[in-house]
Amino acid sequence: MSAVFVPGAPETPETQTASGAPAPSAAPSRREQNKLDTRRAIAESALNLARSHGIGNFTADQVAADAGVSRRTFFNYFHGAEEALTTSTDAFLELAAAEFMARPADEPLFEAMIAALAAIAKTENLSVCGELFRMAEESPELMRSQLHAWERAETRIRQAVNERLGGNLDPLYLLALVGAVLSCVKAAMQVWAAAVDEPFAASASDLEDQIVGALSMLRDGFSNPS
Amino acid sequence: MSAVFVPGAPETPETQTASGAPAPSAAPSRREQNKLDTRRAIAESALNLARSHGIGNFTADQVAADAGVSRRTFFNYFHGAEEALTTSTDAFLELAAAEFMARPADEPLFEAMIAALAAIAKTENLSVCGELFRMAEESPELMRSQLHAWERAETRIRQAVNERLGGNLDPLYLLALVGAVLSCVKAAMQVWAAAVDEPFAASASDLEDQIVGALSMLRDGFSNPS
DNA sequence: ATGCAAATGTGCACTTAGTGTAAGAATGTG
DNA sequence: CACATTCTTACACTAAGTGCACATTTGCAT
Repeated sequence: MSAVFVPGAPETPETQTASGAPAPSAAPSRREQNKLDTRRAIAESALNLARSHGIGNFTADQVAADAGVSRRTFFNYFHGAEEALTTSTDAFLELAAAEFMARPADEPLFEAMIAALAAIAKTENLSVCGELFRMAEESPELMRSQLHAWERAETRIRQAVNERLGGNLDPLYLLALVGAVLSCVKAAMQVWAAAVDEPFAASASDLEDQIVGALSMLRDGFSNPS
Repeated sequence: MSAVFVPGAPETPETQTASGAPAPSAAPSRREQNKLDTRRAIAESALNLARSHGIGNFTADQVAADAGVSRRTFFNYFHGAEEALTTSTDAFLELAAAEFMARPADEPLFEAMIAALAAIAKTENLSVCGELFRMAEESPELMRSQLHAWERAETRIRQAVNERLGGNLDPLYLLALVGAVLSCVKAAMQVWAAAVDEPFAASASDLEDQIVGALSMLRDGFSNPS
């Protein structure tokens, strides 16, 4: 249960593959596949250890050993133990950005955002994201990693929105808008994650409701505390 | 120039003084004063080293040495090198929360927030905050610390808003509102910090304009890309 | 298949981070 | 001045993270 979802390869620790990656897309060659497998194995081991030993009560060595990989290899994939726990969150947010960029270009901005962000509530590994969200409350390190993941997603989405709206928007508008929208999504996830402890699918639609609700508040300028 | 601003003592690394601090307020006894001095000295040394050696190109040992303090003492005050750089940001955000809580209780929420957040644009060490804001773009570690500082401030402000509005608000509304507002302030700071490189006071009013601008957008539900 | 080039995994050594502990220096109090 | 408390320091230790050289695996052309 609760397999870890591993995105493309969001951030190899800036060593290696800096120059000639053959064709990252549509080329799951043996090498690429092995890398993804290793990455997933490490991420899963990290999550398992976080569950069993408690967040912050395990070492990078343990994760590496559990994943059947050398300590050095672990650090070739992740900067630290907490970062290995953000792969699910990264995939989640990556999907949000992708969904948004896939919306028709003539759709009103807010419609597109609501549609895209509501869609991600149907992600598989959602329960894992919620679990990590809750874990972060108790671990400053994990909290930092999560916040950073959201920040990176914000940058990506900001670029997408900017391209969508012609290219030369007021920077303040762009920053404030995307930041506010993601804050609403974050708030929705927090409310949803706090109310759920069983990892069943029935609660997935709840998250969508929360997201739509929060974005509606934003659209109304928070005029009604309801 | 650009003295580092040190707040009360936001987070001693959870050792010591867990039980009986005599009277933290209005009692700058010799001990309290010495602690604040040490804290300030360390923070200033960290900032100086960040400026001279570049962000991330200095060690905790260097900071301790520069501050005339043992390595162990450094870690008694801060968890790491980056955290020593967040004291200014912490003070800045702390002031924001304080200003907000000082607003009259019958003032409309948005008015109070705009007034409070605009007021902090007049802070002394503002230029330092902008400097750190820019530094964070190049240093993932500093970025994490900054984000975490904002997150802590968000929690504090959320509590203040909750108390102000009766106590039993819709959690989603509370989370989304405060998150969105702070995102706007962050956006304003980013725009302001990016446009300023000289640490002169003339740009302070610019920040206030940016903040008011962003919060106005928020109040209008971002209906106008202007 | 064979051989070669590139990419990946691993062991080793090293610097730095961060923490527990006990002893010493400074401060508040009577 | 004596005493309790709090802060600082030195020491030792575990773990984080990284550079480097070498072994292994994979891709590809012959």
